[in-house]
Amino acid sequence: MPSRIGQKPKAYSQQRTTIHKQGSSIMEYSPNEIEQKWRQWWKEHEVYKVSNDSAKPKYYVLDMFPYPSGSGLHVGHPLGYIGSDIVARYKRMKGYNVLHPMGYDAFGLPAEQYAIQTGVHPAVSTAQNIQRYREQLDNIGFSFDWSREVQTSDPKYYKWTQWIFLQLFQHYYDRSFDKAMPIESLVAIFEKEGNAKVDAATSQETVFTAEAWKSFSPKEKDDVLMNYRLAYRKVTYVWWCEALGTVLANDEVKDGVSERGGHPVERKPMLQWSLRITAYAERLLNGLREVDFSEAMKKMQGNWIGRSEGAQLFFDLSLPLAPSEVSLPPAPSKGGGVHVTPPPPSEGAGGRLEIFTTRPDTIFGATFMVLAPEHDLVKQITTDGQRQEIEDYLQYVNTRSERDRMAETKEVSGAFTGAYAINPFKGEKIPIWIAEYVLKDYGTGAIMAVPADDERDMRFAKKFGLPIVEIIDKSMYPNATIEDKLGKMINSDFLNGMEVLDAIEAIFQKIEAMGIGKRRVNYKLRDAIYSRQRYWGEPFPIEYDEEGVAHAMKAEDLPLELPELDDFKPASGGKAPLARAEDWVNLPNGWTRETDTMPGFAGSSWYFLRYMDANNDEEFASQKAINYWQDVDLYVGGTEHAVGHLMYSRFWHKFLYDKGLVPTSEPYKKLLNQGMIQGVIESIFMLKEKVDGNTKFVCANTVNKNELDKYVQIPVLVDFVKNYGANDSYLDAQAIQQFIEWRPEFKDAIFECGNGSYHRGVYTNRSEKKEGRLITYSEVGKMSKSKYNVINPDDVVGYYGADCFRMYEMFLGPIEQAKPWDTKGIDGVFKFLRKMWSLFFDKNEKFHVSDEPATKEELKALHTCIKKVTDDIERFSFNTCVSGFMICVNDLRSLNCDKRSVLEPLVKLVAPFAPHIAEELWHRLGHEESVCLADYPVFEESHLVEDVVTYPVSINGKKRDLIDLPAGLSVQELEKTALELDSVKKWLEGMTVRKVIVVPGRMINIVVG
RNA sequence: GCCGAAGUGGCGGAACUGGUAGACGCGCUGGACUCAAAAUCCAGUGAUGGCGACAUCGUGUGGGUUCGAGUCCCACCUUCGGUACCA
Repeated sequence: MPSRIGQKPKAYSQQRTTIHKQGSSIMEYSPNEIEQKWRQWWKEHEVYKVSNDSAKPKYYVLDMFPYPSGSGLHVGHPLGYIGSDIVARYKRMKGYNVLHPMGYDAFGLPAEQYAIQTGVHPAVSTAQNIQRYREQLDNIGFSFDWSREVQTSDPKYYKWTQWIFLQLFQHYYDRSFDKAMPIESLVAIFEKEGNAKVDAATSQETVFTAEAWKSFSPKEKDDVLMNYRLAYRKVTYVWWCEALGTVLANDEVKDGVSERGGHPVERKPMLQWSLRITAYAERLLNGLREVDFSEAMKKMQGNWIGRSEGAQLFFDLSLPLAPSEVSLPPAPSKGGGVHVTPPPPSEGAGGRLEIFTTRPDTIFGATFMVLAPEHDLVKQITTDGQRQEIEDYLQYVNTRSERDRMAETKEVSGAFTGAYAINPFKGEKIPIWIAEYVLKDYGTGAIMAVPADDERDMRFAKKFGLPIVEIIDKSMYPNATIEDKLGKMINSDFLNGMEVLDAIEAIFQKIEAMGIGKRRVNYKLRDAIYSRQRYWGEPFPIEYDEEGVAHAMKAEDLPLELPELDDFKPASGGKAPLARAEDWVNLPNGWTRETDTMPGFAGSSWYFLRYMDANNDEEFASQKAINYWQDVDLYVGGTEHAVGHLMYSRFWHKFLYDKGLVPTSEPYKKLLNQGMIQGVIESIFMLKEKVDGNTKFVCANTVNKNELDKYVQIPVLVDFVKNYGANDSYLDAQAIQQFIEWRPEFKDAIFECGNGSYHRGVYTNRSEKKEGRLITYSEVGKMSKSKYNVINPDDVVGYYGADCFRMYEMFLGPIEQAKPWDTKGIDGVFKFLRKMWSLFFDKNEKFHVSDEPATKEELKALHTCIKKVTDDIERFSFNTCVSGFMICVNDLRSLNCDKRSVLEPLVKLVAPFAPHIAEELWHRLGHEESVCLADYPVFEESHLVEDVVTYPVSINGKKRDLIDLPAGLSVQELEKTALELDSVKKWLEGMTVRKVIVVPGRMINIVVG
């Protein structure tokens, strides 16, 4: 018996014999023979085909569709799919019309990287991968309606992704209606009265009149409208790798260098498309109250949206800057906010700086300002004397990821601009610094720093010797932390003596009276960057005229298909690959197409709607279909999508709801998060610094933990690694050769193996040992294409059968819980299936069931199981269902049960979990129709009534005895019986009974003292 | 760093509402069957002490609430997921 399936796939075929050779006898359970047959039968009979026309109530069970990676489906994917398939099958048997579709999130980076490496067109590799996924999925016996399959990379599908994008482009968010409105109606308002009264989600800073609007050039008008559109263009930062000549994803950057090749990378500004998801921040937050997601999930999304109330405040910049040196306006407000026209700077001031703070009450303690290094004002306000220092700092920040910038706590960093702002209440000049801990896209990208009341500001002030002014006396709250809103104001002029909360209110009134700011709600949520400088994504249906004004393509001209390319590398100057397709980019009228493509989340933001009417060429889905299916009743997928996909698709859905195209404001009623099945991640250590011009790898056991920053960890395909998962896992000569073939960029690298080293296939040893081993580093983590540690379910299914695989994945533990993959224990599930199977055969190995009435014990076993399994499916506790089945089968075996009236319901009960064996037994029981369409067994309480209850008797909460008592005794009788027990009496000697606690049907506890 | 989750026998886990900790399965030990093995079946299996009845300890660590805590509260430790261009 293999106990390590997934570790040595090649060994299975030899091990496979034991179980299946025995399948020759009639009674032996032989999954390979049964399963193929029924999968074929289900397909021929279109058992899983779903109609949009049914009198039955609807139920929509959806899985998060997979990205078809080159490494194939791994054992982690099916965990959720099996769970949802069980629910789909269960609901079908309970009388629902169940929509249970599957498809592919088929655009993405890996296919493109593969294309760059091999020249294979992404469409070709994606099609192959999809075919492989399909075979793997089919192998597990899912009840998907494949006639509704979607592929996001199919022009028939992405036609509608483009169409929805154009809708976003052609709408703005009107806060007075609290919904998306057509951009034409905004233009009409501008023509009539300018933008002063428009309350919209916008990045527009300036106010203009109708006359001014009319006088704008088309380009100027376009620029203004861009500040309102839900899909708009703005400058955002990307990872740029000069050596590779391309933009990199966060995933491709590791430890400040490119994962491929270890080249330096930096942040680079680029004009890109964004989606104004911030317009929906409040509704996305409120919508969480309506949906049945886990509290953790709702919390995560809520925190991601990050609503905070505070003040938008303007600080005057101090001279000596000549006013002309500073051009206004300053940093744009965030899209989520109502635009506020900045007040003119005070007489003699050098311009204004806009900040957001949740603690305006602490303004008397503001001793310096901090701008995000990317803040527009930085270049303008930096004095000549400080310019070099600022430049140096900007260069450093350019190499830092946002995560690093936020996570850095050990050491704060920053640089002084030389400029000053004026504290509007104290009138004193305070220095303006830049620091990486302030992010450009959060708030206004600028803060007033109050070291006395903020941990990070405090560290900053201490490091750079900036003044600290105490403003809150917390002495009466000894347990309060520095950032709690507790204490009395001091050193704060008119706020002195007030409690913090009162001071906040008082300062708001003052700020508004002085006209230097406003109350504002700020969201941490940022607009979603929607451009990718890639080939393998949806092309933007956007054309630019000679002026650079963006024009939407006509809906009837969609889809705009990806042009053929044979080289997928970025075009010169770091332009997206599509720029290579010159005939496609340059239009006859002199206009040009957008060459960026859409991101992965585009296609996945609405696919659940397409399944409702997947083959519709006229609409993204017909209103009839949408109104029938409404929304997703159960959505199953991993928590890793908590804030990405789920947030974006909820946003798109709300937009479509505003347009009246969907009847529900939330797409997913209930969300079930399956835990990740983890794999072992194997990696090797590469020195960041080249040794004599060579890339060098060293053994993991020689790496000093304190020097990790000198290395880059390069993941290795687990198949190459010997002893994988163990402490002494390693690559031998052959494996190093495999590794080099797999990652040719390392073909000239040196592999230092302790006793010798490999270089270009040659091993030089320094000791007696013949073979060098490069020790790899093993850790538990995500099983994913990017970690190269994928285990294929086919191997397990081939050996044990799909039913066993399905039940085993469920039996592993709660579906929500993460667990590393291993196959210890799968034999137990196989034995269970065999035991269940044998219930249907007599000692002559003939199929046999009796029509005799069932005994009380048999019915009790069955109905205990019905209750357990039904209850547990309803609460998605699939692992306990499996043990419920095991208990039932064990009981029925010891009762020698062969009764049809017991075994037939058992077959139906087990059908959602193990459909193949159930179908086989069902047909052997004489049925013609599929067991999938049978009625689910009904639980009858009467079979479970007990006349004896076993009570634990405790003394002071410690169990001392068990007694069997007739059911239905009163509390007094129970108490009396318990006190008279010999086993109890010995504990009462010399003690007084203080109290007796009796919970009828549960327990008895005697308190003595 | 921040946000979220999880820590229970040798292992995966059960205990749903604060009420018998360890269901079910794996593994292990002993036995039956067998020339032998596999498969199957039967019995045992948290730790410690005891011939035994039994006793003590025991759900990551340290406190607390309660007649009673794996479950509730406080503080911490470890691991995993996300952290805005992997999907």
